[in-house]
Amino acid sequence: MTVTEAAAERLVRIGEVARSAGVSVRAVRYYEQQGLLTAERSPSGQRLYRQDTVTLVRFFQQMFAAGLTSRRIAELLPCWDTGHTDAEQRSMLRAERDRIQAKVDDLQAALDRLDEVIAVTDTHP
Amino acid sequence: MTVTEAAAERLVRIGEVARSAGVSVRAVRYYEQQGLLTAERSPSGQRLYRQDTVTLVRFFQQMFAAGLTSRRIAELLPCWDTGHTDAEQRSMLRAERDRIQAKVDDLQAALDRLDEVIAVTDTHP
DNA sequence: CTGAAAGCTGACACCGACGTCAGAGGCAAG
DNA sequence: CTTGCCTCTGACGTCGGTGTCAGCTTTCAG
Repeated sequence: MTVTEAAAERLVRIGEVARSAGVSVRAVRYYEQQGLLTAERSPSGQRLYRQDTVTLVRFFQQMFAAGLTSRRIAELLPCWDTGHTDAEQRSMLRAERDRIQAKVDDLQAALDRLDEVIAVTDTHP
Repeated sequence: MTVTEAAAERLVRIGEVARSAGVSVRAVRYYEQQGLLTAERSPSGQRLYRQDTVTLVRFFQQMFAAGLTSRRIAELLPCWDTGHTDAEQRSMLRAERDRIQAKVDDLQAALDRLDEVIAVTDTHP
């Protein structure tokens, strides 16, 4: 086994990526269309992904859950890939962070209100 | 001033409700359409709301922000109005509560990841 | 009286992350 | 060869809270 062969990543098809990451095949294609993923192609045209794509997809899901759009994620991807950021990216990062924090506070407030009601409705059957 | 007159609420039109609650007129009409609000009508057909409608609308906004749909809110409204709940409503309340709590946890995790990146990109300009 | 501002109904547009269907090709097993 | 599963492209559908436009009536201030 040569160094080159050892370094060669085992490539996986879209179905395996989707299953491993817990999303649909459609979703993975969508991410590629939005510029979040790149894939090699087999001679017949099938997408071939690196294994760590699964981690990336899980990360996307987390960011989606936090309310980031695919556009924003695409704009911030270089921060992860290269670890380098310009002023605009740093400001976007902070903006998203603040937005999420505000959302957490809103949700917590809503949670408190629901808990009040639950407490009342439990003592007043 | 009779007791009846004192008890008669001052009714406000949709524009004032919207402004006071910080939403659009369109939104208020939508809430009514979804069964979240009821309004009297003036002889000419204009909607007339009670003053506490403003509080109610703000509450709707908070629930929307927490991810409840107008349908769910409508189903749970009696819990607020009457303070009485049946088993189904109590289970819905708990389900929503748990869903929001999970969402808070997700957001917090996303927040932590963003903060990591921010920390890195600040020390590595 | 008159014009601006506000209200009414009804209906179509929008966003964003997918679901879903159609029609066609690829690939290993029996 | 066939069967069955996977993959491809392309395109339209979905949901939910609102924006928005059209066309008409009501209200209010000057």
